[in-house]
Amino acid sequence: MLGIEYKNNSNRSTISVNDCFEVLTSDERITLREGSSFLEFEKGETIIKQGFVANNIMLIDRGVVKLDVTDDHKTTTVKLLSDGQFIGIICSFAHKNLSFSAEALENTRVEIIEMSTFQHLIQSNGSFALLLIQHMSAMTSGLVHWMARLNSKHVEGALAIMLLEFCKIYKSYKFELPITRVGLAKMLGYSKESLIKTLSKFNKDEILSINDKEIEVLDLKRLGNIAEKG
Amino acid sequence: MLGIEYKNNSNRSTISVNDCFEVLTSDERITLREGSSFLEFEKGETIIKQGFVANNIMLIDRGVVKLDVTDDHKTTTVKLLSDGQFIGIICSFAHKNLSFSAEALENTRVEIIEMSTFQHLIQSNGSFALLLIQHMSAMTSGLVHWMARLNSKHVEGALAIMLLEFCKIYKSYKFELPITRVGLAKMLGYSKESLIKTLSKFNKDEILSINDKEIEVLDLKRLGNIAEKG
DNA sequence: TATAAAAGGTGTAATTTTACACCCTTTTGG
DNA sequence: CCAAAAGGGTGTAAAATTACACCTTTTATA
Repeated sequence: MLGIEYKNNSNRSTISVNDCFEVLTSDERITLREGSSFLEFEKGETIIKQGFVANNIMLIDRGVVKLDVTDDHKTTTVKLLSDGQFIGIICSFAHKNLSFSAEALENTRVEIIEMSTFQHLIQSNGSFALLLIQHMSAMTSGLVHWMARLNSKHVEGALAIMLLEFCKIYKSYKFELPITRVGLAKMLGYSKESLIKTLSKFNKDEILSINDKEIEVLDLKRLGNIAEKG
Repeated sequence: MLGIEYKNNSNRSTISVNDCFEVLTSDERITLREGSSFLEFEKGETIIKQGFVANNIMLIDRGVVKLDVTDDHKTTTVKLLSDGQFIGIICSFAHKNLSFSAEALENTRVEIIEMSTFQHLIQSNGSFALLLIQHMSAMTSGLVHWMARLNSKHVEGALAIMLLEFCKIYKSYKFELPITRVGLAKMLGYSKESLIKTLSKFNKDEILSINDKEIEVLDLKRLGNIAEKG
């Protein structure tokens, strides 16, 4: 794994989605399989839009997804999600209508599970329910810390955090930016000019090596420092 | 109720903590009562600190609580909580150690429920588990929208949102600020100078009437407008 | 009660960020 | 294939916010 440290959201003993499914009986697994299907989304495609009826639980089989919320006509990116993560499960149970939007940043395969199937499993399998609650709890905790951390930074810090997140998602210090600079600026809540200038600065300072969308982290230590203190 | 509209986080059909407890059998209610106790906290007192062992679930019986998270040595206020709300239940199940801090903004009575008792109820009562998940889901959704909304505003907008939240908590357009201006500035993530100047501006513009900590909202319409657009 | 510490407050300089005005290049659609 | 739109980029002015310097009042506490 990469040498990036995640200080506050200690991942030791965090319950994964697979941990939850492992306690299901073979009958329950069959029910789950029968109540679910797969859907492919292309890079850039909208997976769900805030306001739609919440009929399903969605699980990322493979891909990268951007989770957004819109309030007062402004859209905020809340988190990036990847393989093995629920798309906004945290909020899916809350209302009849979804309170978030999701967009594929890479070609993404999503497992769609009927809400009623899922709810039935929660009611009938206590261990599954408890593990799911622990998983949701960990995800919410991570989400809140992520948002708090990102929002307490200036452009440089926020960009550094996001770049390190991309490294984590792509499991490499070299990756292709899955969005435009304008999109990245919007994700971070800064103007495109600020974002572009900061990216150029990182390039000039030899923290990054940038070729169009191709980004390589050259100085992890300095980038990590900016993420923490900037 | 107050005439404040909450656009995006529609509260219709949100499951409350009491809704969850209502499905417990009389035996389970006895277990719950035996596994819980009450504690009083004075205004300004720390209820829990990030990093402590998560042994309990805490429920606000009466009072006002400020929920904080600390990342990279910076503390962010995440939400204000009031009567009938869990103190960070969302995160309590996640790790062995708590990932948030809580401070009483008013004299507060907290019901402390043993984690093991709670977990046992989740495992044995499926309806309770499902309702709890729906409750947590709604709380998380609210939290995320609250944070996104607050963070996408300038001082004026953020202050307006917080003042309206106080109106909601105290169920009145006239209330006493439960914290100092320095504390309010920290809560909103702005400097004390910015906060004080904005508060003075609202007073001068006759949106508020301010006497020390005593605040009255004079022009709800304008304040609501600033909360939305500022 | 004396004294320090904390809170409340104001004006001004410095910093951060956005907005604007451009310009060039690439992509997209009729 | 051409025009328009979108993306990428830069310099400079304008706006938002902080930081600093300073002052007064209130609150703790030795």
